[in-house]
Amino acid sequence: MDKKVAEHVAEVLKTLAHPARLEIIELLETKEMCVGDIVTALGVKQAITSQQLNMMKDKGVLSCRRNGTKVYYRIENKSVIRLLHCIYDHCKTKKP
Amino acid sequence: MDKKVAEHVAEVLKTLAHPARLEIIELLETKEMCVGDIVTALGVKQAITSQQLNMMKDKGVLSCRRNGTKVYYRIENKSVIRLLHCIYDHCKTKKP
DNA sequence: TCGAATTATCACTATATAATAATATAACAC
DNA sequence: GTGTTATATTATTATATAGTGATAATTCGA
Repeated sequence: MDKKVAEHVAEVLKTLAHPARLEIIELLETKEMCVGDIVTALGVKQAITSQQLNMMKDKGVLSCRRNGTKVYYRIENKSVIRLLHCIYDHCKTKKP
Repeated sequence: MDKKVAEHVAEVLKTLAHPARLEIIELLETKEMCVGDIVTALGVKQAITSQQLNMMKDKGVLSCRRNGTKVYYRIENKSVIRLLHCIYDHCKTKKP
C-alpha cells in the first residue's frame, strides 16, 4: 500500500468514524429521509445533523434532492453499506 | 444500532483512520517487526512511529514483546486484518 | 559502571474536528 | 409581498489529534 492509497483509505475511515454519521448511514440504508426526520430519529441537534450530512455529501457518501422545503438525503456510494457490515462483523467477533 | 455500539464502532474506525497506522498494520500482517525496522519501512520519524504503536497497543490492536534493546510489535486483534481487507475492497470498488 | 543502541516519553505548537447558539437562506402557501 | 416551515451557514469556543525536538529510560556488552 503506497502513501497515496493509505491517505485515501484513512480519509474514508475518518468520514465514517463518528457515532452520528454511522447512525445516519444506517438510517438511510434502505430509504431516503429528510433532514427533520433524521434529526428526530437521532436525537441530535439540527445544526450538527446538517453539518454531518453536508460533510458526507462532500465526501461522496451521500447525495440529496430538495422537495419543497424539505431536503431528502440518500446513500450515494452504496458500497459503504457493505463496508459498514464488515465493520459491524468485526466489532462482534473482536473479543475471541 | 444504539448509541453505545455506534460510539464503539467509531472508536475502532478512528484507531485505523491514519495513513501511518494503516501502513503499520499492513507491515505486521504476516510477521512481527521491531520499532526500528518499522521506522525504516515507513520513512516516518521514530517518535511518531512509537506514539502510533503505543496508541494501537492501548486500543488492543497491537501487542509487543521486548527482546534485548528491541521491542517487537505484532497484531493482537487479528480480525482487523479481515476488516482492512474489506476496506481495501471498498476503496477499489467505490467508483462504479 | 560506562557507553552504545533502541525505544519511550515529555513539553510544546499546530492543526483538525466537534459542538453551540444565533442567524441566514430557500421554498411555499396565503 | 408576508409568514411559516425546513434546512444551511456562520462565528465562536472547546476539545482532540498530529507533529516536533529534545530528553529519558531500558537493555546489554565491553
